[in-house]
Amino acid sequence: MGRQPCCDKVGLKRGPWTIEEDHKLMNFILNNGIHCWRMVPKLAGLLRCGKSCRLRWINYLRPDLKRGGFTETEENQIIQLHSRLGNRWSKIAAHFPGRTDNEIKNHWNTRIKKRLKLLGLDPVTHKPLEQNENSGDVKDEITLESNSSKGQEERQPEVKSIDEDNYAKQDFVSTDETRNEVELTLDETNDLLNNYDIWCGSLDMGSWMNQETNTNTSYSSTSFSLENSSNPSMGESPSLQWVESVDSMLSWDGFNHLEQDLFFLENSE
DNA sequence: AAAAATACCAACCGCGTCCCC
DNA sequence: CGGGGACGCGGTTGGTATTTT
Repeated sequence: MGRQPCCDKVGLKRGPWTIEEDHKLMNFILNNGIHCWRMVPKLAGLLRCGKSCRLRWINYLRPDLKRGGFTETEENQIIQLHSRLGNRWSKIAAHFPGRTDNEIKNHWNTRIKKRLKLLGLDPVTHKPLEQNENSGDVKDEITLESNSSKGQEERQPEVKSIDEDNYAKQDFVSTDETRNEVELTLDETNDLLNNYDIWCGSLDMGSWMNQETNTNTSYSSTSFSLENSSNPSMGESPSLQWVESVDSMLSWDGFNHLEQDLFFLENSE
């Protein structure tokens, strides 16, 4: 039996999102929360299917998204997690607050995979490739890769075969340096989480925030700025003009002004 | 300077799972 | 319990940006 399409696609818009659409979706969700994705586009006045709206929100508009390239530490963690979890991108993403599964998946496919291959490791099994497959100029290529890296990869990732049991014990914290960083993040997380909980509660957004990233979600203090983010599909990356309520939320340096915003939102209902 | 190749990433598609009736 | 709707996930595609020739 054939599955019904998630929505009636006749007359629905596809392709890159416009600023106006982003604006509508963002404003709607921030003010109403998400109860049913299927209804979101209708209620928000968008000619998109709910699925598309969900994706856009999760991968681009969510206020807690962390922007910018992956750090070496993050890359190493991805490699380790991938060796344990395989292509379960959402599970992997759950370990990276503010990162999306799509983002991690893209990063894996475009960069990490290549690095592993250059290191003579099979990206799927994380085990050494057959001798004849990498008997060429691996060393040279690695050097080349290092030189052409964008400054964040001064040394190659610490890639080693993962002992499942040991890995489980140490989780993804493999070095003191990493541990410190993670602990720092968790501390930040706890502080911000308190504020964010209030916000989620007031907007009835707890359902989506508490899905798979609930225990690991940190809300980076420098994470969200649509004005700084580049959207290739938009080309010129213009500044966004949000309605006041959204403006105030997007211009946070963190969630410092959250309570005022919440107060506003609550009273505007 | 132009064309070609490569890299990157947002968005789509289809399937599996969950949950409600 | 089974059917069907909605959501979430992972694979893939397509467009744009960047680099190389």
